Amino acid sequence: MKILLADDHRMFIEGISYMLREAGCEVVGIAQNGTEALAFLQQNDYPDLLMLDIEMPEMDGVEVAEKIKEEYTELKIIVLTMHDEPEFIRQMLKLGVDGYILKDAGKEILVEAVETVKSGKKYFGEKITENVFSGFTQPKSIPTKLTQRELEIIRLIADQKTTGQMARELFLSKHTIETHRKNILLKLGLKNSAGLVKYAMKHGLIE
Amino acid sequence: MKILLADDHRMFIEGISYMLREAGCEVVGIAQNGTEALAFLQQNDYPDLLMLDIEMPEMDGVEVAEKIKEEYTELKIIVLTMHDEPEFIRQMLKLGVDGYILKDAGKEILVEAVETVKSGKKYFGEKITENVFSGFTQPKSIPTKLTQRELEIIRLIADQKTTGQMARELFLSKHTIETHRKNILLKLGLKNSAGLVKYAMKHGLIE
DNA sequence: TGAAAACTACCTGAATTCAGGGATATTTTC
DNA sequence: GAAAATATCCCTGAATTCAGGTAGTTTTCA
Repeated sequence: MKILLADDHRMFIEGISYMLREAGCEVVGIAQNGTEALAFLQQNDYPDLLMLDIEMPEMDGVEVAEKIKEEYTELKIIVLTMHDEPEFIRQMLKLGVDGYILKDAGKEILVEAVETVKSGKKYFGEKITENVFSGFTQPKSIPTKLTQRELEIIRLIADQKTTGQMARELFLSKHTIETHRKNILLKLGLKNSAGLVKYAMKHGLIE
Repeated sequence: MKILLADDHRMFIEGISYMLREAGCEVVGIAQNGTEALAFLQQNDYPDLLMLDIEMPEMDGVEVAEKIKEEYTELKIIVLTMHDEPEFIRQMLKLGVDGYILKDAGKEILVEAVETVKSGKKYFGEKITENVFSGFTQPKSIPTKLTQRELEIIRLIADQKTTGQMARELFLSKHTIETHRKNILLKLGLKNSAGLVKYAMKHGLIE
C-alpha cells in the first residue's frame, strides 16, 4: 500500500508516518498543501492511497479531492481531519472519498481505515455517519449557492454596515437589503449576522 | 526525561509519542483535556515535562498552564499547538512556559525543543519570536486587554446566542451581558456584533 | 492594605434586526 | 417561449442590539 500524506502540520505527518509504516504501509510522499499534493501526482508513479487533511494553505482538501476524483479515478482518498461538521463531511462524501476519519481517533482506527479501504470498501467512523444523518434531518444545511448580490451584502454586513447604510451605498430601498439579509440567513440556515460573519470567514467568503 | 502529553487528538498524541521515545524520552502519560492533565499530576509521580496543546475541551491549555505554574513550579511546559497568533503566544509567555512550538514544525524542532528545555533553557521557534515582536511593533494588533468574561461573551456571540440566551447560560442578568457587550465594542472600537465576530476570527479569539 | 480592574446589575430610549408574510420586473436557462 | 432564478420593493410586529448613563461587590496586584 503506497501512501501519500497531505497535511500542513509536519509534526502530524511524521507521527502518522510511523504508524502507517508499522502497519506495513509505505509512505511514498508528503505534501504540505493541495498544490504540492497534485504536483506529486504528476511527477511520480502515483500511490494507492491519499491521506488528506481539509484545512491547508494554498489549496484546501475539498478542492484537491475534487480534482483527484476527476483525473486520478483509481486513487483512493481517506480524509483525515479534525472537522466533524456535517458540512464538510457531506461535501467530501459527495465527492466520493473512500474514508473519513477524525484526528481524535486512535491508531487502531487509522489502521482499520487503511485496511478497509485497501480491500476496496469504504470506511467511515461512527461519529461521522452519525453527524451526517443528523444533518440530513435539517436539509437547510445543504450548501447553497449565493448570488453575487448576496455576497456583496455579506461583505457589507461584515464591514459593520447597517441596513440603512447599505441601502444608500447601493442605491436600493432598505426593504431590499432586508430581503437579501433574510434570504441569506435562510439559505445558510443561520440565525443572525454574527453567525453569518463567522460562516463567511470560515468559508472564505470574506477575508 | 519523563513526559506527559496533553492533546485532544489521539492520533497526534500517538505520533508524537513515537518520536519522543525514539529521542530517548519516556512518555509516562497522556491526557485528552486539561482536567485529565491535572488529575494525572495529582495521582502520579509527576513528570519532568508537559507537552501542552492550547485548544482542548473541558479545560484549555491556558488554564492548565496557569494552574501548573502555580502548584507544580518545577514542572516544565512546552506548548505544542497550531496557533501562531501573538495573542496566544504572549499569553503563554506571560505565564512562564518553557517552550512554544508549532505543530507545523518538524521532528527535529520537537527534539531540539525538548533537549533545550531539559537543559534548563527556554525554547522558542523563530516564527514565534517573530510573531510576538511583530505584535509589539504594531500596537494596533495588541488586542486591548479583554477579560476572561469578555472572551467568553465573544465566543457566545459568535455562536449566534442572543443576550437572553447568554444570560440564562451563564446565570447572569441580561443587563450584565449587555454591559459586557457594550464594553467589548468600546474596547475594540467596533460598531456591532458582525464586526466583532470578524475581528475575533482575524485575531484568533475564536476558532 | 489600598487602589485599580473586573464583574455584576440596572435604567432609558432610539435604532436595528429578524421572522413572517406578499408582490412585481428582469434576466437566465432550458 | 416557458420556467426558473434573480433582484427589486413593501408591510407588520416582536425581539434584539446599541449608546448613554450609574453603581455596588469582588478580585487582583503593586
